[in-house]
Amino acid sequence: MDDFPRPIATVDVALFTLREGALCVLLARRDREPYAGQLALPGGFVHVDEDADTAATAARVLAQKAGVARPYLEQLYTFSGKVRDPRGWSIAVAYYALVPETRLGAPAAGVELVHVDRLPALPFDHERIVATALYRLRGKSTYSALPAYLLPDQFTIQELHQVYQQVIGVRLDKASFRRKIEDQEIVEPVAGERRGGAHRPAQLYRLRTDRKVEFERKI
Amino acid sequence: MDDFPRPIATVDVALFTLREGALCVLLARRDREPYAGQLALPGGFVHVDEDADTAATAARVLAQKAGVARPYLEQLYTFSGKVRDPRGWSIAVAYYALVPETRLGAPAAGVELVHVDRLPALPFDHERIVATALYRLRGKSTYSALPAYLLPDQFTIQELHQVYQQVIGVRLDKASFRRKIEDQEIVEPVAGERRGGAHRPAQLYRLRTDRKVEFERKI
DNA sequence: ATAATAGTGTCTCTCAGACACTATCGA
DNA sequence: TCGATAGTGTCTGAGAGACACTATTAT
Repeated sequence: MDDFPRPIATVDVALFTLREGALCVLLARRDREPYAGQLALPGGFVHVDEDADTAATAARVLAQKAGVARPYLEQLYTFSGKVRDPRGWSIAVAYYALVPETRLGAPAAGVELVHVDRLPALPFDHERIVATALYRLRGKSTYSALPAYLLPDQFTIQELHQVYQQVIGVRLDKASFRRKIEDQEIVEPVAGERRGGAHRPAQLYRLRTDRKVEFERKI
Repeated sequence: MDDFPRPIATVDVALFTLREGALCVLLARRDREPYAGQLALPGGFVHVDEDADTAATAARVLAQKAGVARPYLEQLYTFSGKVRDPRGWSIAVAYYALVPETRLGAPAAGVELVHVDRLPALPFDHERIVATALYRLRGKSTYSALPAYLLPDQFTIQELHQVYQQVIGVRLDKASFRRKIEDQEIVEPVAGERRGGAHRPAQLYRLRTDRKVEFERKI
């Protein structure tokens, strides 16, 4: 059997959530070298005896370092090379995760939610990872139901509308948005309405999990 | 420094080209265990002393095993886990590559181009890698200039039209296609025409490398 | 002239944006 | 009744598909 020196194998996760309507990323203070004490993306070594694959590593890291269970989790990109980690040639399989703030448990010690426009300097190539994740999230949000994973199970169309606008960063027409969401059949109404003031109550919806996340597209 | 047992780190590449107008993937007969003698995607271990990152590994593998220099190369997905490789827990960073057949050198021994609809059984999870690569290629072809990388530097609009249809698998209207390609400004005319029979000659074009590969999209 | 492919003009249909309209609530 | 937000109807403009049209070549 071939035996080449093996690179370090790690997994890093950019977890996004909405706090007060603003898109935030979760950072954790590192508890060991290198960069001990600095804020960074939660990450860790692949544990070959414990993790079935790198997605399992990502889920384990999120559960251990951020107390987050079963978020929307998707592989982002794999960053690699000789210089990105001072410990040596490394492969970092990056994931991004989406979760409603209500599903974030009590904030663990050393864990912070930081507005994506106010990121501090980050170690390794974590700034590049966050930038790549934001680019992917914003891109996919224009043709998928991804932003819905930033909301609780039940939400109104207007809340979904707000989230899309917040994530993509552009204003979207209310009526067009509703039509789009409805005829892509990505949500379905549930019993109940949201009453919130002196006005007509809003129908509650949830994601249809039996549907694909992506919208139809054509050339 | 932490020291966890490190997984195996490899790179696999699905290289596509057009042969007689049909989309083909390059397979190479494995020269060592496991699966020695079987056709598989070209791949290899990351050489930490030699490769700057996994993209360099992919380029090296393509050059060594398939004699292909400087193809369009893009990271596809990272496959990992305990069971995908009999040698143990592994991380395979998969890339896909596009190249015109004219840039494939003389076919090396043990290298074959196989029509994507007539794939043999492949070792590891290489069938899944090819399927993922095809899915990505077909998806991105609906909103990008990717298929142009399957053609030589200079091509006619009709040739490009054929390639898009071949890759996506649907008929596209000639006039609409021309309009789309022209107003996205992804190609530019070059001096010269293709004369090929008793009919009007066709203007030659090339990819505009100063432009993004992806088309504009909207929600 | 003819047949073949290159390339254009134009109609229609779909769909997103704009925006005014109606609906329904609490006070 | 009023003001607020929920939700709808309708116009318009952009763009893709359909398809007939013109352009240019070799024979």
